Amino acid sequence: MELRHLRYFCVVAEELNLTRAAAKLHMAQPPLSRQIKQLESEIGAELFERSARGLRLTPAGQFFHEHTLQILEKIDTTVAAAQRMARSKRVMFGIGFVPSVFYGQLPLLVRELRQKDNVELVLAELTTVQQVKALKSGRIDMGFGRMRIDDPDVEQENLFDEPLMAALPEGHPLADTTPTLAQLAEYPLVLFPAQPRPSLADIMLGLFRRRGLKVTVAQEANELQTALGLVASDLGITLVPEQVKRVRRDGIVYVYLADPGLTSPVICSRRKGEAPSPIMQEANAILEVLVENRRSGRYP
Amino acid sequence: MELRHLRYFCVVAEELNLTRAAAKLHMAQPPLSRQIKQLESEIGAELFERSARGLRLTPAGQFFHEHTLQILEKIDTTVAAAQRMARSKRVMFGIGFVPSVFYGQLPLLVRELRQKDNVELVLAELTTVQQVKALKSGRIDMGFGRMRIDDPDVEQENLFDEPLMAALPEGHPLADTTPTLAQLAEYPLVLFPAQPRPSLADIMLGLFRRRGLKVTVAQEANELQTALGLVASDLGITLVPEQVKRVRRDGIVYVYLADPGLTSPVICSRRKGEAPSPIMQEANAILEVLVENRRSGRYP
DNA sequence: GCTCCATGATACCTCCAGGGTATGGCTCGG
DNA sequence: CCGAGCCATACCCTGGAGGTATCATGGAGC
Repeated sequence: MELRHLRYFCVVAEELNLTRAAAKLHMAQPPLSRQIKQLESEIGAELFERSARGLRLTPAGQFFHEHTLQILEKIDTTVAAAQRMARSKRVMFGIGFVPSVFYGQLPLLVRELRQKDNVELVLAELTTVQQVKALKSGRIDMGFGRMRIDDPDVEQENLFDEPLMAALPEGHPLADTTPTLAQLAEYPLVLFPAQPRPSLADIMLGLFRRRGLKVTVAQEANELQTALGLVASDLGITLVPEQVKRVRRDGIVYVYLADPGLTSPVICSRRKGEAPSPIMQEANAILEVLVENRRSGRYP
Repeated sequence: MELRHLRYFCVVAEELNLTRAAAKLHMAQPPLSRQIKQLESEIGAELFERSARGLRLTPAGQFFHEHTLQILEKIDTTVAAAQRMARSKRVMFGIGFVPSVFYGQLPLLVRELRQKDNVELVLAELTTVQQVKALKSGRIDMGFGRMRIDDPDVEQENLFDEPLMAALPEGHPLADTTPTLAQLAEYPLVLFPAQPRPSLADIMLGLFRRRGLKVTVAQEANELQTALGLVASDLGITLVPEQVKRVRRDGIVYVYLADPGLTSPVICSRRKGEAPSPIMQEANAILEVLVENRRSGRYP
């Protein structure tokens, strides 16, 4: 498959007429017809329903059209941004993050950095393990995760420890209490993220295990939203970092835990032994303020 | 430019060595070299710095690499999803929305619909005007906006009226009050979205004008986040729909207005005279519950 | 029910561009 | 100073993208 196919497909999907589409593309109708067929056979799905009176998009074709537009759009903006960067000596700054830190201060850091007009920000959702690799390859310059990983080329800084909270379905017996882990262990658990491991899920399991508590895992989920959905549906309870409580969802209540020291750290990773670039220095300065605010409780 | 270029570029950017990259791509080195040069000349930017000892990514190249990965990834997932749809007779349901409704119940609707396994959801941020066009072309099936637009093929339903609030910088004289529009008119205004018009900005201006109040527009912004940033920086104040107060930002306070009837509607658009598909029926049912919840105040 | 026309599909040809081979030129390490 | 690696250039070859001519089909109009 080539971009040609996508470009042709978009025009045909708009015109729903091969002859007209071909004219618009400044080419003859037969080769266009062939390219479309080729696209369909490569994808392995019918995108159009043919009739003697023109074409109609199948549901798959409709879907493909929508996303093809987005893809072509993204290519255009990417090329344009790369050109800008080459001309203006702007520089890229890549940030990797695990989803669970994106409910806290990270958006503030991103927002601040975006304001700088000499930096092109790139965000990538990556697991902590992937972050290490991405740091080394230069794909990102800073990573935010929740796990410590030993690597000689990467240094990790513990920004702060965030309390864990329990997410319970509304009306749960423990909903208005400050339960202990032991109390929570009585109820089935929704574990997340189940994929890819190791992850916060293992930290959660470790907390129970270290206290000699046996838990029953009712359900696994890959995304926070799914996990919360399962909790709201009363399939189980789960533990989440405090920042997640910003995600208000009908049918969910968050409660603090009685056990002291039940925390999940937020860890910033950088390449070791590298002189900080100007942008890195700016990022560090912003980060310092955010962490300070957080410690002094200015952000809930 | 063709996908081939992007695929090659990605491998080269990872290997940083044309010979090895060529081997990985099962091709000879010279044609690869040529394709990369061709890509660079088409983009009009150097992506690599050549040396006798291999290649290095320029900042633009780094940026391009990151986004190229995303593009290729998106193409893969799009193709896979289209295949799934063709096999399983899933159906597409497209939703268009203006940014300001995305802070309210819309995410709940999206979340519910995503759970259905016979529907492939497509979201598109579109202005109300674009939504009408997208509805007609079948790109989306339902649109959420804040403006009434007369079109014979589209029917609009007023879901509810949402109070407007003022967003003020922290410490503003009116911060702890319930001000009137007349009081607010004394201060410079941050207008948004400035592009594309017509938009909420015109509704805001209309509210002042209809009361015979003259406002000074200190600054225009295109995005909510920018607007709030400007407000936080004390460049002016602005009006926002109530749902926006979910966006907590340091340095911003939201206050209700004293004037009654200062509201911004949330309007749902659909194609007129079309028998609702099963998915549309499900969406309508969910919507009804959400609107009911909203009216009875169960969602803040 | 027949014809006509619009539209997509098929057959076959042409030619350009993508890929191959051979080789040159540069830089760094020993 | 020489050899090893690496990328660039020159030149050739072939597959496939695009063109032309034509066929097949089914709905509109009489």
